[in-house]
Amino acid sequence: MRKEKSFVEKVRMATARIPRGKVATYGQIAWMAGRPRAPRAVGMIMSKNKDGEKVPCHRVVASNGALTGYGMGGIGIKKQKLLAEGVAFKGPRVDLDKSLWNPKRKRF
DNA sequence: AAACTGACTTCTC
DNA sequence: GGAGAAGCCAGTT
Repeated sequence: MRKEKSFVEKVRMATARIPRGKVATYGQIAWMAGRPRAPRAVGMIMSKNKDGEKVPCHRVVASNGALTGYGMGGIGIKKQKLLAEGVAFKGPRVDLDKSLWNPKRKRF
């Protein structure tokens, strides 16, 4: 029986799995981490960001496709990064209809 | 240990 | 579709 990893670690793994050119919502990350009702906790983890550049936290957006947070320069930088990776945008928000990541795994 | 905070989500007007 | 309020979770202090 494997010892369950911390919520933070699961979130980091889930985020690291997001393929380039796609984005995932905080809700999805929380869902994969085993806490479907904890999108806030996910956001908080990102804000503390112990992952640094190891995890593509810029690929995580709000459920409505809006870019939230991002401390290294603001959502503007985040948007530029996503655009550079080929993420489709619909105005100021991400076009989830095209660039939302479809997680193949159900959970960790 | 308790209380507060925050990069969210969902409901209602 | 936009704005406001309530609910929820884990981390930090």
